[in-house]
Amino acid sequence: MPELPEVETTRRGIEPHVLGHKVASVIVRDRRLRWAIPPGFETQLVGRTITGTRRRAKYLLMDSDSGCLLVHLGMAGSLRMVAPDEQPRKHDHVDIEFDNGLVLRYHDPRRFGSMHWLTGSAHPLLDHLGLEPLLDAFDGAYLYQQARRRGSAIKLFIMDAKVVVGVGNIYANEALFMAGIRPDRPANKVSKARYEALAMAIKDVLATAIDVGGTTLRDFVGGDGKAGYFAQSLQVYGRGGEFCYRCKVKRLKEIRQSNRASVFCITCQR
DNA sequence: ATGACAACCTGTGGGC
DNA sequence: TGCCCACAGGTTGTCA
Repeated sequence: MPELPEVETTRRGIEPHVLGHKVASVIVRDRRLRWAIPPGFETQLVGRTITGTRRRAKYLLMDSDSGCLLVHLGMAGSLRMVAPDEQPRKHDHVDIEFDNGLVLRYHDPRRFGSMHWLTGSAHPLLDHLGLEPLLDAFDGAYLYQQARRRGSAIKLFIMDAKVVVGVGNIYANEALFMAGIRPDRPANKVSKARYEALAMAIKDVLATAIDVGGTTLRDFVGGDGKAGYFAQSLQVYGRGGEFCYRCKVKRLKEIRQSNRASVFCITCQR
């Protein structure tokens, strides 16, 4: 489920319930995530007090007085606060109970996600990550410069985490539509001006999705944890074969790039 | 360095 | 109804 907006929404949703609270107990029901949760994990967490939460790319970080919890939701994971008496369901792999009685519950059917306890705040997974798209440093000039020797398709280029983080399949499709660029155009054959438009489109679509997610996921306690950004009206994603909202003449074309669906309008995107 | 692709999993929905 | 297949919001690692 999670792209960057949902991870950010999740972070904002859980922060008020964990900040300043101490971990009372940890239950791991299934250690087999993307990387197996090591045996000492529970012991390391218990007694720690959460001092802050952060997001880097699609990673959620919870800092404590000593060490840091690093969480990734993979393709289908979710994290929400539940009451202590709520019965765990299938794929509820980890519970972290706090001294306020609330439980942070990790759910991940496909187990593509991960959880690591960091002694400091560094981890190899966080090295080599590209720019955060919402920072000012991420702009058209940066993209243009990065694209110089990239002959691959622009969609794959903007989904490359070494270039810019957090642009998943949905938002890559949407941003390219907004910027009027075909997803299969070689990255090094796009002008600087069009990269300016693309950088703005990426910021726009992500920021808008965070806003929408924020309103839908207001209450994490007892909430259902569903993705809020479904409320957002998608222009192309999932609309292959349907009429383009912009020109209203052509039907959207759907192709596959690296085995991921790409949808675009052959008239509006060049 | 770049790029193509398999791999890690389960659930769901469409076609027959 | 049931079965089989394609596909799903991500990322890493391997190999050419």
